[in-house]
Amino acid sequence: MFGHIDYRNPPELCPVRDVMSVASDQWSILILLWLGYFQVLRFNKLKKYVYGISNKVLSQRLKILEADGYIERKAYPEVPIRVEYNLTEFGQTYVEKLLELAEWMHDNSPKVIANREQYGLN
Amino acid sequence: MFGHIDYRNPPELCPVRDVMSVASDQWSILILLWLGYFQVLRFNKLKKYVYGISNKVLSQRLKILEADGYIERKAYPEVPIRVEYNLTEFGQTYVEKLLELAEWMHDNSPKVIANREQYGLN
DNA sequence: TCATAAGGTTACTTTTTGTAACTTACTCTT
DNA sequence: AAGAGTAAGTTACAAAAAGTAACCTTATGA
Repeated sequence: MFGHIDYRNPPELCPVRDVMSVASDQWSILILLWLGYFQVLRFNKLKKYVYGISNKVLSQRLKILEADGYIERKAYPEVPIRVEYNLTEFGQTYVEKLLELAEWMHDNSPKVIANREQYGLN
Repeated sequence: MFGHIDYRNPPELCPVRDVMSVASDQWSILILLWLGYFQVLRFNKLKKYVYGISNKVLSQRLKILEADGYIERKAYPEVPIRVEYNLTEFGQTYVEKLLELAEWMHDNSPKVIANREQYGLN
């Protein structure tokens, strides 16, 4: 692992860092987690669950996540158009990892918040 | 988990999202992983391993990570000053999670890169 | 004829990052 | 005695990313 992340390589030459910077992006994580929970979601539903994201960033992240192979986009030529997003099989395996992370966050965020407040007192 | 991340709460009212946005930040992850690997690192060594990070962002991230309780900062009043950073016990538990994530990235980044290239062809 | 709907895009503003020079305080070299 | 070097940052300014809100398309139903 650490042999592989050669610290002397500029970031753009380290594929692990490159891939990680997309997959560990705050909005991407939330998008993937909600897709993991619902299986299929349309653009506006996603926007609703990934609370606070803008159209612009949602649309941009969905494109990257599709390009990287985590999700699939299906457009139905109805009117108004219907577009559905879902995880790929590959995306599923990643979401399993993310769920562990999210669970850790869920269990430990009170502690972090407490730390943060105590630190503020100094 | 998903009941807890109430999608109707503005981001600043969801502690899990708040904590996660610090802990899953690209630079923070790299800092924590290298501290996990070396136990103790000084500012300039960290800067060397977390290749590409600027003084400004490194210093800012270290402060947040310290405030959140992941790392500890020890300053020795020598000349020139010596400052050492290390994980707290709490930070260690998080780094274990991060290592799993990093391992997944290491194993799967070739696939993502391949996906990305294929997508470019369409 | 006009409002509505889904899934975006666009122009513009604000926030976050990156860059590179500067600071501090003491020691070592010349 | 003047000047250089050192670690750990800080600061001012420029560039990139994100947020905001209005707009687009195409057809259907009122």
